[in-house]
Amino acid sequence: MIRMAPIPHEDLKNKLVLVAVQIVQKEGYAGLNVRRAASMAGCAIGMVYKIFDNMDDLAIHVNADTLDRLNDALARPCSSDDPKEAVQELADRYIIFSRDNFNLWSMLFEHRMERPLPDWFRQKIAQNFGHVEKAMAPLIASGPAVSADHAKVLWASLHGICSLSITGKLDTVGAQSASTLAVEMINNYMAGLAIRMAGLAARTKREDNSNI
Amino acid sequence: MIRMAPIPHEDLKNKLVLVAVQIVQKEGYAGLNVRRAASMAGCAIGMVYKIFDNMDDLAIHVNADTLDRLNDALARPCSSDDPKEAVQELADRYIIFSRDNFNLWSMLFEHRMERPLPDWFRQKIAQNFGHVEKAMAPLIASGPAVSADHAKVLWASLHGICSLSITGKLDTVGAQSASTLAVEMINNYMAGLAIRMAGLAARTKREDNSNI
DNA sequence: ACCTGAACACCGTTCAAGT
DNA sequence: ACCTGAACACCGTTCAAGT
Repeated sequence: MIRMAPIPHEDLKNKLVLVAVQIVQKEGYAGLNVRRAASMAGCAIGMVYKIFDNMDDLAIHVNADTLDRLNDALARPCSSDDPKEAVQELADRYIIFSRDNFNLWSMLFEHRMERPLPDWFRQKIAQNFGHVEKAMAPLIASGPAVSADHAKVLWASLHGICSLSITGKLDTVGAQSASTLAVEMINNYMAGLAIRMAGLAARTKREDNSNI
Repeated sequence: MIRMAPIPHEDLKNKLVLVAVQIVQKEGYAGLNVRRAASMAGCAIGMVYKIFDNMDDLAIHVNADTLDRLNDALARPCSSDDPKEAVQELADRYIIFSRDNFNLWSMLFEHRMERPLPDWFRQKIAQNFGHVEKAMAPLIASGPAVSADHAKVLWASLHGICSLSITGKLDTVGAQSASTLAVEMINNYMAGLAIRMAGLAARTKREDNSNI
């Protein structure tokens, strides 16, 4: 008796997000509209507006689902403890995810979100960044705050490479050029970071007047 | 006599692109529609479809105009010949441009382009990358082909940082965090690149068994 | 021949009318 | 009280009707 049957609204909400995800997966964000989602979920149009503020709200929930599934892909333990290799592995998973879920992944960035992103959504983003931070932590002597910044730089850079590459806005052809460019980015970034961390450790070696 | 008066269609085309740019600049891509553009340009709706294939075609021309103006900003000579400083300066200009032209810059990426981008548009993208390639050329011993790859990596990374930062998808607050993160990215990338180029120059120094 | 804009087939959103 | 879906105000695009 204690527990009531699940609130029907909650069920319908899940169903609506599910069908919306299916629509976007198959036809992209442009294929998503209220009439179709409602009909596929077996409810009236007005019902969608009882459950979500508007289409934008539904879109955010689709994006949240995508972030959850991306997070699942990144959460699996890496095969190496070495920061560079671990980051490389996470980057590979990200690229594979973006390729296998192109329409859903694109929607994360196509969709201009209304004024500030809800907190629960920002937390999902942070959760994804967390995996990169964790992988980099051993490399960073200065503590997790600095590690978070490097994770942001790396992850944002990876996103940029993936985004321009996959939408054909780099001159690159072929499908795995994103991967090649990402390897180059991570190699150089991590190498440069290691050098600069080492330089920081040996505090006042000399004034750096070389041009590197 | 030799030269005819400009074809009226060409004038109207320019006018339509101009008003479309103004609309996007003020209200974003979502504010752009045929009825408004036609009325602001003083022509009938049908005329827009005589000149452009469809809204997408008009949108591409707005994006082309944005790329031209970005190119103007990057074309100014850099104050330093040093590759790292020159790239840094170009990155600053890019970030400033994206901030000053937020709606137009966003549209470059919001707008999902139809099947493959027209060649004349791809060339405008390449033109922008060209400035970064040129700035990096002195650093790269292996010739312009390799330099182009590094330019792509750097520029795509910069775009990613800018994009996520400006849309609030990094946790960063404040307006100049994009700049801070970009400086970090470029510093580490260029440092790592310099090391690896040096290692390449001294060909077979020793097998690299350190973990950098 | 060329331009016009009413008309069509959509879309997001609302809210009177049903139950 | 709760759900429905016709109705409203848009949108991109077309094409018969005007000039």
